[in-house]
Amino acid sequence: MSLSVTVAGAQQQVDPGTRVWQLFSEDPQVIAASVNGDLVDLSRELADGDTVEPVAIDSPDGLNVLRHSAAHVMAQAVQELFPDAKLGIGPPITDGFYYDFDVETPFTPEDLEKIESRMKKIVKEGQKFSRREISDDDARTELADEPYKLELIGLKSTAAPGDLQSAAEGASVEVGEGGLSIYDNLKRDGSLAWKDLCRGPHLPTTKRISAFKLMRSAAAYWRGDEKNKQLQRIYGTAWPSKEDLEAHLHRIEEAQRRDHRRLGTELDLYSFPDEIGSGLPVFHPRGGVIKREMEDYVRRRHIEEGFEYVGTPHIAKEGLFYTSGHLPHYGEGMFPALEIDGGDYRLKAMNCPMHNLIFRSRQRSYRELPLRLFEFGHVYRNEKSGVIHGLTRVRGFAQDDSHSYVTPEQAPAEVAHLLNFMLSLLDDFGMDDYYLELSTRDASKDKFIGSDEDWASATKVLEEVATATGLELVPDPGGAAYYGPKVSVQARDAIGRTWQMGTVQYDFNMPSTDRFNLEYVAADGSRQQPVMIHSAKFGSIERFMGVLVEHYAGAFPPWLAPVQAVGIPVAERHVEYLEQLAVRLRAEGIRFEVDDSDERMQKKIRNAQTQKVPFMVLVGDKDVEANAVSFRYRSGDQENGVSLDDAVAKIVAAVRDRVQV
RNA sequence: GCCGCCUUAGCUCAGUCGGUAGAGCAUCUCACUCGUAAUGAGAAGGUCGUCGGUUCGAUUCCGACAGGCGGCUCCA
Repeated sequence: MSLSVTVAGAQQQVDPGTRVWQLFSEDPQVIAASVNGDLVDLSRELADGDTVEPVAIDSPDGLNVLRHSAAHVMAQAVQELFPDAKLGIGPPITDGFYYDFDVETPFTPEDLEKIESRMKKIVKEGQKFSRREISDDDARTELADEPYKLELIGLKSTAAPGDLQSAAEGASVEVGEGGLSIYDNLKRDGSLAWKDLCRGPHLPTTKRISAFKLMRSAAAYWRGDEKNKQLQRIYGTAWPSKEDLEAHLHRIEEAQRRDHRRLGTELDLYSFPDEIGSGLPVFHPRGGVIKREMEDYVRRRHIEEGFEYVGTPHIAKEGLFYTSGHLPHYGEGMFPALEIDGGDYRLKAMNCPMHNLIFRSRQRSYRELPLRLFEFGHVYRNEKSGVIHGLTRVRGFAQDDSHSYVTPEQAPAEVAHLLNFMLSLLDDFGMDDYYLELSTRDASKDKFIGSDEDWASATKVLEEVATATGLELVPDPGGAAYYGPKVSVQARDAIGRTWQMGTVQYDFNMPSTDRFNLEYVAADGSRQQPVMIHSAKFGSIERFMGVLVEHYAGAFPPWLAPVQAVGIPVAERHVEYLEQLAVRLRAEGIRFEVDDSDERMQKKIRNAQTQKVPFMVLVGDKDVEANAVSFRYRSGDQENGVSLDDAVAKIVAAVRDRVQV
């Protein structure tokens, strides 16, 4: 009697009692398998009719298994060195893993070194990961000393299917929706080294964790809730080979070179003076050029797209923000009141209340709709001190903010218009590494205002339009603004963190009678309430610039580059010739500088290179003689003997066409 | 805001087991005038983040605060 199984698509007969590893014993890359769609250990016994696919260590699933196994080894090392440490959760994450521990004193960098050494020892021992199923009650007995594991077991028995993921980020790797299982780490002699509640699967042995490194420790709230105790989290990275690990560490170093905070100093773009305050950047002349180019371009495009440019102040009487709902619902994000003439004023955190007052300044007709107001609105938000980050998270910033007032019927088309407009702007700036996120209400929380029906219909409009773009759309439950759902663009920075950029938000609340009571006169003479759609295309100028700097690693396309071309004379006698070229280029609006400093030509090239100037225009005797110039590009490529007319035309065209060079 | 780490010249960093500090680059001066990533010489530049405490003496040890970095929570 044999079993019939399908292995990697092919039918196969095996003896009863055959285990998965026997199918793949030829291939050392296989460290787990998918059986009937479930990830399992290689030690799993096959059943008749199983469909088995191998999982290689360098596949996405395989990497997760490797990293999760590394997390186990780390936890074992920690508990061996710190016997009082209680286990939290330890899932795989992008590029690595973490494990949370409840310990009396936080880990020091020296502790991490010790833990890493102990891990190496465990790896070397070749401990076996051994799975066993266990009842809830037995698990409670075995894990009586692990309060956090007990809590997860309790959650699992009460949680509805699917809730576990949201109950605690990463908790699903510990307890699944089926029965519980424990993984024992067994030494060569079969004795128990360590054990953990876990769904698995795991590597066959710890030996396979050949390339890992502990990166840092940090505190993290238990189950991601600020009200809970903070546990100590240790982050690590793990890879199939030493080469992969090296490559990863190298990538991190490369990314750090692109950090916009570092480039901001190196390229003299902006700074964050302590004297002004945390999260309040100043733009230097070169950063100012980029900011102005961004603003000019976006302002022009908004006007082309039917927006009207308006202006509003930075502060307002507090009452305005009670009307809008910001103080009751967003009060923590606003700066404290300023007392003026006995009344309280606030720095605005949003522009919409003021745009609403422009809308309401006179009676509006349906013929005016969609009415689109736009400005660079400077807002101030009292961000918690620990979250400030370069230009990407600041306390004062400009939004390229618009509010479209439309009839409910016009809303879907307007949302589509805004979203497509936003995507076209991203394209103009060369941004391509992003996805969309749909932030919706969490009905169980009271921070959201408005009726269920309104939320449902608004969410539906956004979802349909976002889906139609064909871009990846990630759900973000509970992430909506208090007044309505939003679609946002999420872009990645140099080190992989995502930042919310542009947004489109559907708002049926602010126009309502108990808020701003906005209305327009409809065709039949009746008064109707408009829907307003909030949208910021960049999101904030500051954040967008930060991400842009990292995207280009400071090597901007010519139209954005602070200095578009630099003239480098071979000797001092060539300066005059370059000054003449400067007159022509500046007449064309080109930002051209002649380097007439006392340095040698080689040094000037180096300087222009480190400043990432797109065009280096070199002139020596040969060029003067030929009425020409020589180009050098950031790539190191050169183009010699280009006539003056061609040189001017080339630079002007690159700027005009917004191409990268 | 929470946890840990950090703060020395404009930038990047040495250093002082408690006796008030140094390098490279940048800046300034002089010489050099040179063909595709650093010419040479010299000068100047720091109450060692701020305020307290311990001490004969603190940049060094302790505390508070400010700022930064990495996470967590929160957000454009």
